[in-house]
Amino acid sequence: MSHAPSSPPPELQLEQFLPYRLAHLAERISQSLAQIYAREFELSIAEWRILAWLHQRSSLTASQICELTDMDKARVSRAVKSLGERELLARQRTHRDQRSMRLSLTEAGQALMAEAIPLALAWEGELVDALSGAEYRDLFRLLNKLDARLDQLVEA
Amino acid sequence: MSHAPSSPPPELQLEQFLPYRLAHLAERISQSLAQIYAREFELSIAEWRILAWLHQRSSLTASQICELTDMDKARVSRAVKSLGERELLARQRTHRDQRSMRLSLTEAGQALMAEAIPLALAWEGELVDALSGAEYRDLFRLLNKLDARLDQLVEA
DNA sequence: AAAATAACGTTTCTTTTGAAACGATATGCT
DNA sequence: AGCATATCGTTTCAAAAGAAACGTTATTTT
Repeated sequence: MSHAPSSPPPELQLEQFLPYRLAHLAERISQSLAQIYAREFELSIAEWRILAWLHQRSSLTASQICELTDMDKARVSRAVKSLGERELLARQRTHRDQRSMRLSLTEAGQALMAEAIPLALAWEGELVDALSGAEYRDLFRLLNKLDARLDQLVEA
Repeated sequence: MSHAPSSPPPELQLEQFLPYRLAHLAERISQSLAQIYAREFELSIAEWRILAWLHQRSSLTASQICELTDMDKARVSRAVKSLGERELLARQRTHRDQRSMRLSLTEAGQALMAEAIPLALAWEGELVDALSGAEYRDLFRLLNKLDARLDQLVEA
């Protein structure tokens, strides 16, 4: 705990501090979209993410969803339970491993996503209207780079 | 609720769905950084944000912090209380308005931030090492555009 | 000036979250 | 085979978060 004040106090501007800016923007976007999911379909963000991944991959276990979404297993378990009760997804014990559950969308789940996805994409469209096509691609490229860098930092 | 299935089912790929990508990346970054704050300084994210804004603006009320950070007033109130108990910030009733509190860093709060900020900036530096200077500026430009667009959408 | 309304920040109450304990199944070791 | 260890998903328990009610002070209306 050296308190040598020799070096000048460093400057921090939150507006230009990337972690803060990203967190803030992502939070605003999530909130806006969450409202739509909640109002139109009575889905939480966790539920929406699970349905979206199942729509894309057609069959996943709970632990795979945990990895894909970075949500912890309790949260996933609860969301899956709720979706199961609404019969939007089906669970079936795996043959090879009786511990895990194979999750997949039911007809109703498919139908709901067929309605929900266009809304989500339309909303995203309105948002990214702010960007040109090139900017949009750039943005993803930059996000990918940061993601990759984060992988490095975490494993290091 | 037209269920005319004339148009083909729209495609959604979460990896290329901006709200999801942003939320996911921001969450990973927040978590990494939160660990540092917690381990080194026993600060929550809410507490860190408040200290950082006070470092920058030197004096703010709780409701101003709510606006700046998009945190609700209960969360801010609790974080402020905790920081006050640790004597990292001081509260003083405003003269013009006896309801609000003028918050500012104490000496100890300044000292803590003098230690914390370099760590935060160093961590950010490691992260954005993934980007060139131009890419870094581009990223902020794009984030700014999205923020502005979001303002439009919200007020509309 | 009095009464009604609104704003600031705290507290209470309810819901959501994450960590750890758990039952059940699988795997690895001797 | 038998025992230890690890993994899957659920549940329990404790901490964190948000919504609404509150006390207090300002502002607006009549």
